[in-house]
Amino acid sequence: MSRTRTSIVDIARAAGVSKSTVSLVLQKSPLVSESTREKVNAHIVELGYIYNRGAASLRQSKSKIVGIVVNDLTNSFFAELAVGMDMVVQSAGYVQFLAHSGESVDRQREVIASMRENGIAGLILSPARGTEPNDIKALVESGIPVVVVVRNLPGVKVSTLLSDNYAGAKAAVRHLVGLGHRRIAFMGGFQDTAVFGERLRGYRNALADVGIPVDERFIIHSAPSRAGGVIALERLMVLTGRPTAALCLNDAVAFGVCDGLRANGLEPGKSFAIIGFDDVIEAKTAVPALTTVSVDPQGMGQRAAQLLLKQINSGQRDQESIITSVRLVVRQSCGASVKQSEEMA
Amino acid sequence: MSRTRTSIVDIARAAGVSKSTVSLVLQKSPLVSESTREKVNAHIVELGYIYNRGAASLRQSKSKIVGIVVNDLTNSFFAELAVGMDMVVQSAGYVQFLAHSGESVDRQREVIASMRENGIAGLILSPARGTEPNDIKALVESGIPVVVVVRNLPGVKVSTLLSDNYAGAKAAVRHLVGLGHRRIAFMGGFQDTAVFGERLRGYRNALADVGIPVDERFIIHSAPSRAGGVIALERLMVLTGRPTAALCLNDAVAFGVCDGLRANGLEPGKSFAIIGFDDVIEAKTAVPALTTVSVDPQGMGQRAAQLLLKQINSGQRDQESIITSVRLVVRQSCGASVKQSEEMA
DNA sequence: TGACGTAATTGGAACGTTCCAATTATATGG
DNA sequence: CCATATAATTGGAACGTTCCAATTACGTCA
Repeated sequence: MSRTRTSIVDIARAAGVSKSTVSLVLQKSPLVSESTREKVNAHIVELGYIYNRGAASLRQSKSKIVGIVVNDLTNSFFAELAVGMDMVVQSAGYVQFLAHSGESVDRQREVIASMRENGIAGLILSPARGTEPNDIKALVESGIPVVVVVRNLPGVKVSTLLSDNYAGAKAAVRHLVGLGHRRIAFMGGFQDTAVFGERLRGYRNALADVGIPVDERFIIHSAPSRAGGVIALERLMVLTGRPTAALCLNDAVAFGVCDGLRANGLEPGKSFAIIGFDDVIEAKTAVPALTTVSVDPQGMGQRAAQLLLKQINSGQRDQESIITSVRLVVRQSCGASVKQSEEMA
Repeated sequence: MSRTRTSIVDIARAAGVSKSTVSLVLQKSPLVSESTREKVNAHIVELGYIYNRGAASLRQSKSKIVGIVVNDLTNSFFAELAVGMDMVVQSAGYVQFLAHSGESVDRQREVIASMRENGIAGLILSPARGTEPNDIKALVESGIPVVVVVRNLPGVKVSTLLSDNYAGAKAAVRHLVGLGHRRIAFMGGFQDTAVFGERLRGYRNALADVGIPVDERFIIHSAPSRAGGVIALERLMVLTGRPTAALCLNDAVAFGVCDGLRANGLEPGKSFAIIGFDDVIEAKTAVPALTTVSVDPQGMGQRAAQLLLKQINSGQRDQESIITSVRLVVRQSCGASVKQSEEMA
């Protein structure tokens, strides 16, 4: 059990001052004289006092805790996103409840409820597939700032931070067209996520722009994972008039497609051009290095956290929607001539 | 801002009972009559009351929060570890502060201090490289249960959960020897982590057992990442009497080595045998599928969390050291004849 | 020395719970 | 109808802070 931890009054007693004074030195108030400040601090270290932030939060009814819930931590895109948030949250003197919903809306509901009971000052949510506005309505109505990232959540008045999926996909397809491809597939993902919709729209419009009709058979659904990519490629292989290139929903799918190509004796980047989306760390070192639309998940995480903290500190609840721009990073998997230069910057 | 959130006394007033009674129904006490329970619950939902766990923690001086700090969330091994912990922690009605130390002991110290102020009931630590016993001594001395995972931390009396690195490495090398290899490298990692030491020891002893002398040039250090694997392979390529096989520190390095081999025109699994360590998700779907020592990170995370919760609930602080067993999963990257069977179980 | 202004310190209430001891309501037996 | 046991309910103190109003200490000026 251990005896009760030493509190502010213990050190007040030891230093011969009042608890109010101790509280003042803890919050570095200029009101307290230099001499007593030193005396108090000495006793603080001597008694091994540790601040009870919970008690403070209770009194001030505001906490230094933010909640982060992420749909899939095992996907390195989201892991990096979380790391980016972690960096700014910690540096701002906050701690984070970080939970993994595993794409389950039920679990997501549970953890949000739990975080609420624990008094979070704000929430960053990368929503699970199938999340409904209702799932966070109570939260936002109670005045707690919420930032939705990566996946859009239409119908709820809340700040969002999304990447420019449409423009990214469009640029990628345009690049493939420029390399001479005409039969281009779109691989991976399911209908029900906003990300999928936006990237697919970019794909369609890019083709439309250059007058290539979309062959619906070339849009191949699969789980948005490496394993899903393998499966998607199997389905692609049996098509007549098989595509010569593909834009993949994300890098994980792209890697899976590469795996699948090799298993079929094809060489990614030579016999088949591939472009991914996200630019996860492995994209650069993989063989062939993956041409991909760079989203900079870590940077996105940072910006999301900054946005949330800004809202927490300012008390303003008006929604803000940020679309972060993306850029195509040409490496080897698309079969373009290898330029090292653009990686230098 | 919003008006102060509704508290237990608000609903007490509304229901015409005392706050004590409300508290009793919240904790599902059998003391309160069925009729009042219903009445109170009705007002709870009506007023949209949400429990203030912070206040409760203050009163009872015990919390439902555990701390988890992980050295590198962007490594999928650790991400999966975290997900495993998340599962059991959430299910037990706890929430977790989950922080990423990024292998920085300073940051690690900071977050542990911060978690302590926030009143965690226990801590699971996957230590950053260079962590010293002192970094957690204060914590354990204050009576808070700590479980150290994955990397050993000698010199501190604390529960640990490690995988059997020695046996795993030994089995892997034995397998390579059985396939006829005699010049076997050990690739990736730095001296200063316990994991490295244990796996290397397994490697050495396996070779010793069959009478193959260790060629120190074949032990190639590098960052324990995919990029590190690429670099390690470059160093290996220039050796005279070049090895024909390698055990890699972990799967990330192994993938990097595969990348490097391809870049050098060699085919992993045919011209060079590779075995990894950890069995991250991608190991199964990669091409060639990675032969690796399966550690089951998610399972480890679960067990670590269970161990911690057991200690929290029982109040016993005696240390417990668990070594989880590992098994060699033979796939294609080692060049053995492909057996599908062992994947079935 | 007394009055006054500023600097430093302090007591006590409050935050939202839990828990104990005490009280009140209800049932049971004679 | 009283005594008594049991079931329900309750008031108030406590947890460790913050914050306000109030107090005390100290120098300065007339």
